[in-house]
Amino acid sequence: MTEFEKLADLLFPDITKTPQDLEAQFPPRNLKEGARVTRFAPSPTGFLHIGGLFAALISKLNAKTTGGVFILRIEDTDKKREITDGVSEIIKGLESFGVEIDEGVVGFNKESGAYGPYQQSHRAEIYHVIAKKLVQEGFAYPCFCTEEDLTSLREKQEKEGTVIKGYFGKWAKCRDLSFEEQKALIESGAPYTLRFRSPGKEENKIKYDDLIKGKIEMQENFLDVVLLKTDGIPTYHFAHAVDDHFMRTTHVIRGDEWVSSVPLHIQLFKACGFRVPKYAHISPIMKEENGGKRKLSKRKDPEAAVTYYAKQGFPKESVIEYLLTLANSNFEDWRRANPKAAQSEFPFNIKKMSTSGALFDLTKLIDVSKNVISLMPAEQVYNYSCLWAKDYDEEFYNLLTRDSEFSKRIFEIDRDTPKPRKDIAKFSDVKSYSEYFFDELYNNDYSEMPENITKEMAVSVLGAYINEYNHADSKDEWFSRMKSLCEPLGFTPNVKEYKKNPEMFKGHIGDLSTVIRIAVTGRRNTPDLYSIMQILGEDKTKARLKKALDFYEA
RNA sequence: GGCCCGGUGGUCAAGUGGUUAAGACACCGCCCUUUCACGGCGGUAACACGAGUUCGAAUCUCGUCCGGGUCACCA
Repeated sequence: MTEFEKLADLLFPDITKTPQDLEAQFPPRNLKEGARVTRFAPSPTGFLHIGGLFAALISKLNAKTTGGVFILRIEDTDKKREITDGVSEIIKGLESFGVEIDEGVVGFNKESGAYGPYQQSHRAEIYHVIAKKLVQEGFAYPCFCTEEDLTSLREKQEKEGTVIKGYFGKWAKCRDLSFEEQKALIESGAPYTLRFRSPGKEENKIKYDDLIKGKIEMQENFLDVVLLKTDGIPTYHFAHAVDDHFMRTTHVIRGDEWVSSVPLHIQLFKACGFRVPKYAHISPIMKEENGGKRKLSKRKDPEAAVTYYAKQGFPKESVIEYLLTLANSNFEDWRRANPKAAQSEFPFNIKKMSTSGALFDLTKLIDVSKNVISLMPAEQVYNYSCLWAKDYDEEFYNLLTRDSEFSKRIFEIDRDTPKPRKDIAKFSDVKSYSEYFFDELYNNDYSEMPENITKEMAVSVLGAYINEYNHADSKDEWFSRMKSLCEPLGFTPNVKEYKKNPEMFKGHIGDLSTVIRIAVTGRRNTPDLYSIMQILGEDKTKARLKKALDFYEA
C-alpha cells in the first residue's frame, strides 16, 4: 500500500464505493449519434437572471435540436448564498418562459432522471468517491492552512510582487507534507481542505476549441485549487467535473466568466480520468451606463430579473423572441420568412452566436413584442391581458372580464388582416389602449380637440351627425354618410382638394371625423372609428355624441 | 498588474483579401390614408488608431488605445 493510498483511507474511511461503481451506476447514455446533453446549473438564490434564462434557452435549444437531453442541476454548495425555496423560483422562471426541463430537478423536492441526485448538496458521497481516488493517485492532498494563513500568503505575494498569486509551488506549504505529518494533523482534529495537486507547469500552454469563441490558447493551470472545503462540500470546479461526467453532459454551455477556469477544468477532468466535454461560453447581456458597458446587475437593474418582464406584461413569447434575435443573427431573417412558425422550429446554431456581449435594448424588445402580439388571435391577447391584469391591476381586470365578449371585440379591431395593428407591446399597455371603451375609465373633457376646430364647427358637426347617425350602417355606408355631411357644413370630403384650396372650406373630412372621434373616445388618435362605435353600441355612442354637443353648446 | 476575450452606424449585426460595406431596431422625410397604427419608398449614420504584408486590407501581422472577463474554502 502506498502512502497515498494510506492517506486516502485515513481521509475517507467510510468510502467503499469505487469510481467503477459510479461508472456502472451512471452509464453512458443511449442516445442517437450527435445528440447533445446540456444542462443549466444555477445556484438557488431565488433569482433568475435574464442572462441565466438566456443560457438555459441556448442549452435547451442545443439539446432539443439534436435529440438530446436538457438537465436542470442545482448548485447549492454554498449555504451562504442560498435562500429558502430558491429552487422553485428558478423552475417557475424557466417554466414561465417555456424552457422545459427534460431531466433533473423538476419541482420542489422533485427530481426525474436516472443520473441524480441533481442537487449538489445530495451528492456528497459521489464527490467523496472521486476525491478518494484522486488522493490515492496523488492528485489531491489535505491542506491545513487556515484562512489567516492564506490571507498572509496573499499579503506576502503582494509585497514580493509575485506576478501570479495563489497556492502553488513554494507557497503551497501543505503540498509536500510527509504522510506522518498529515496523519498527526488529521488525528489531532485539525480542519483541512482537500486541494488539487496540479500537474501543470507555469510555462506550459494549453489550447482548446470553444464552440462560440473559437480556438483559445491559455496558460496551463498550475494552481492547487481547493476541491473540497473544510466541511467536505466540493467547490464549483470539482463539482463541475464530477457532475458533468456522471450526468454524461456532452456540452457545457455557461457564461463566459468561466473561460479563465477552463484550463483548470480540463486538467481536473483528465486527472479524474474523465473525458473532457465540449465547452461553449456565452457572452453576457450588458447594459450601458455613462458611456461604459457592464453586465446587467441583479442589484442595480430591475430588468436583470426575469420577473421584471412578467410585471411589465411582456408575453413570454416576446422575451424569447428577443433573446433569439440576440442568439442567432439570422433569426430575424428566418422570422420574416416564417412569420407564424413556432419558435421551436428555428434551426438554432450555437456556432452563430456572437463572441462579444450585447447591450440590452428595451426598444428592440418592444418592437419585437409588438410584432409577436400583433400576430396573436384576439382571444389570446384577451386571455393574456386578463392574466396580467389579474396580478397587477385588479380594477382593470374586473372591467375586462365583466363582459368578456365585449372585451374581446376590442382586440379584434383590425387584427386578422394582412397588416395587423401593432399598438400593444406589453399587457400593461392595454389599459391605456382601450380605456375609452369603459365608462369607468373614460373621462372626456374634450381638451384634445385641435385648435383649428372652433366651438361653432364642433356644434354644427355634432348636431348634424347626431341626426344622421344610423347604427345599422355598414362601414361603407357609415363613411359615405360622413362624406355626405361635409358639403352642407362647408367641409370637403376630399382632403387633396382641401390642401389645394384651403381657403374655400372650413375643413375636410378628416376634421369632421376628428370631432366625432374626440366626442366618442376623447382622443385624436384611435383605431378605426366605425369599429369602435359598433363595439360601444348605439346607446353609448349616441349618449357620448350628445354629451359632447351639450358641452360645446354651453 | 498577469492571463484571456473583444472593438463595423445610437443599438443588434452580416462580412473571412477585390462589396456602391447587407439587413433589423431607433431617428428623419415622403407616399398611402377620415386620425393613429400598419404598409410602401427614401434618407442621416460605421470598419477605434498607427505601422506593416499585398497590385489591393473591415478582413492577415505587429504595436497603441479603449471595453469586458478572471485571478476565493462564491458560483
